[in-house]
Amino acid sequence: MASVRAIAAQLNVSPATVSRVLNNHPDVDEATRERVLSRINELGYVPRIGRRITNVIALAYPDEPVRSEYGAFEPALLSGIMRGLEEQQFDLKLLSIRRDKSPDETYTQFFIRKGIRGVILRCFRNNRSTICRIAAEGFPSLVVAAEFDEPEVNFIRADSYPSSRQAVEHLLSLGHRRIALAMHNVPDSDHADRRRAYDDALYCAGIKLDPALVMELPASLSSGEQVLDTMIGLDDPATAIFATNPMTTLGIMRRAQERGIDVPAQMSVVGVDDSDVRTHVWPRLSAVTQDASALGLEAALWLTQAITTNKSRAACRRTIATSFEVNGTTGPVAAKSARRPRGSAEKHRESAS
Amino acid sequence: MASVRAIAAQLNVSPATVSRVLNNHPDVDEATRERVLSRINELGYVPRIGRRITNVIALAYPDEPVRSEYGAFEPALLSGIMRGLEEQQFDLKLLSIRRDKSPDETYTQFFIRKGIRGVILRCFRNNRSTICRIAAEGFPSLVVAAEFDEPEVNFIRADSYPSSRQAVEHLLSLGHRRIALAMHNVPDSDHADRRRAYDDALYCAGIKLDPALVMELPASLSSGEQVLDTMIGLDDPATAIFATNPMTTLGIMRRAQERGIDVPAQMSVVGVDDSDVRTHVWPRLSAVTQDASALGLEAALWLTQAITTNKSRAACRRTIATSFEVNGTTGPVAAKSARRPRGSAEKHRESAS
DNA sequence: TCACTGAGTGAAACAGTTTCGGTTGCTGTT
DNA sequence: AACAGCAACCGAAACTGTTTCACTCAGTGA
Repeated sequence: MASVRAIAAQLNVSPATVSRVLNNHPDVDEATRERVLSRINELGYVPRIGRRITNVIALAYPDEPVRSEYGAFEPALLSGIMRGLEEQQFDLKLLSIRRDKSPDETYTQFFIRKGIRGVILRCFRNNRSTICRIAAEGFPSLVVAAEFDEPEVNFIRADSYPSSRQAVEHLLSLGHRRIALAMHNVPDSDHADRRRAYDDALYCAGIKLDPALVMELPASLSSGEQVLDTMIGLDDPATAIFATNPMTTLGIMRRAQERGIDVPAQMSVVGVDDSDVRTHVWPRLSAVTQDASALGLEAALWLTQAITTNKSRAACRRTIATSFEVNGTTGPVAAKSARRPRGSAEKHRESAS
Repeated sequence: MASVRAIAAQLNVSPATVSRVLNNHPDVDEATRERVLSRINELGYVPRIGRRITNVIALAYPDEPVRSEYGAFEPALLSGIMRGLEEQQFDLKLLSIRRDKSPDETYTQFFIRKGIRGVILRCFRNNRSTICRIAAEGFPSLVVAAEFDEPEVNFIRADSYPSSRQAVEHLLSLGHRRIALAMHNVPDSDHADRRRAYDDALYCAGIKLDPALVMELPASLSSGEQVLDTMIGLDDPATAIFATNPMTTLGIMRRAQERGIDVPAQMSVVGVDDSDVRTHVWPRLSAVTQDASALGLEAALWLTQAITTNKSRAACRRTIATSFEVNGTTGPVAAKSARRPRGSAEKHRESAS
């Protein structure tokens, strides 16, 4: 309902001035700009092309543009979003807030200027405050793959607690008692879930938590190598490792092969997988898997629904399930650590000759 | 220059009718639609919002939407495109042609309806004809990571011939004479390059090409496994494999570890990598690497340039270089194939105990 | 005092889309 | 045959956002 002309009439300015505010043109008085902006927020302006309202949402990267460090998570997420948008007749834009947003415009202003009606936000290390500000402004938004305590922030994420606990209990059922935990060193709800699952599973099994078995490191291949080296080198070494992110897991596997440590005969490994990385190595990784595509699909559906029905008041705090997949990197704990150090590897060797 | 009203005036119809044609509304006579369309093509209409011309391009997936099967290639490409667009003040939309385009509209019509001024096209298996049609219609477009003979198709790709040849020559210099080639089974310029490099390198080394050493398969993990099994099983087995896509290479590595075949002591492997997969396995893959991000950057720069300067007549047939990176999967050929079948593996085992 | 300059603004022109109503021609009913 | 009804097609007008141009007005320098 709120058009540029309607707002202009209410404030006794011309439509041209309102348009200038919307597009962040420099030559408009600061007081006038403030008046227009606050009125726009009140009335809930939506951008239009001609007489038609635009049906475009954006996937916005608050800090950096599209990242590739997490492997195939981003493509899977995008694919899901596209699938969700298809039925809703919405288009998708890609935005990088830090790069395109001028510092003296509000987030709402920025999004309206880009002609979008809602935004899916990707949450990374240092931009939680940005996300909170966007949510506080009231622009339709939804954070994907992160959790927030602030009630005004909408989010959808995969809850990995049940699967993570299942993973640790799987290791316990195989006889493992020295289970290491390799965590990402950022306070992130996903990783907090996995930590909690680890603690709870050990507690219920009556095993006292050994701080020496828990490491917090960046998500990287070299972190994984460091984890393996450390856990093997303990006086009472770990017999299994639960790594809470894909890169660290791959690092552990790589290092194990480099050092000739047989997985799973000498060391069981459970990872977390966003995509299909678990099937790219041998043995295939036993892993907690989250379906990034489903995450994107649900996000797109909720956001378009919220926009069209104008019920953005109903906060989104959804979680979707992850699953635990048993593959080749977990096995029973060796009866005695030094008894048959190269047993299963010999079998492989023979079958190859 | 060409506005809806201008076109309408030339054809003695109303602006409303032209708009209806542009937006593919059903209730417009077929003859009228044809007349409007042809005139639009002649005059080179560009979509506008209000009085401003839109600065949006799209990354369009002709067939399927964003794919994740090639690992981190897509995110890297997107990241490069975003970087290129940043300086040019263009926005990026993501489109899926097969899903969003109505069958009875032309490609130009579809793109105009989506409000974009140019399109970067991703080329997959069965859509080369689609791409040719788009190019023939004259809409500003650029294909990324593929090659076309048709002079009207603009493309930018990584030329992997020099690096591929370097890779094969590297194997030759290590003493390998039985070098297998595992190819993608689609006629694709990238893979044609690699085939040519293989042929030429062998020819220059005076080695006769053995058809038994060349396999054409889909790009998948299981193809890689099949390749390794076949090449090991030959009467005169291969001592090295050059695999022309990432997935097949990973499959080879996985199978080698599964069968206990030591890489590179018993088998050297050279792969092709779009992203960072080569560093995710142990040993790190010796590989021909192409920089997808640079590809995206250059594509975005060329397309925006072509749009703004209106010099889309200057065809784009650019190639950027790839490089060959020697890592851990290539080594000298064993003096005798059966002499020390597990030598280097034993070393690893000892260092781990 | 006067000319000039620059910030700020609005009227008008111009861009595209939709709504509403009218024309036209075909079809079914009486 | 006549008429009501309906669907296809299309244009005028209304409405959306943006830019251009001209104007005001305050401040400044000669």
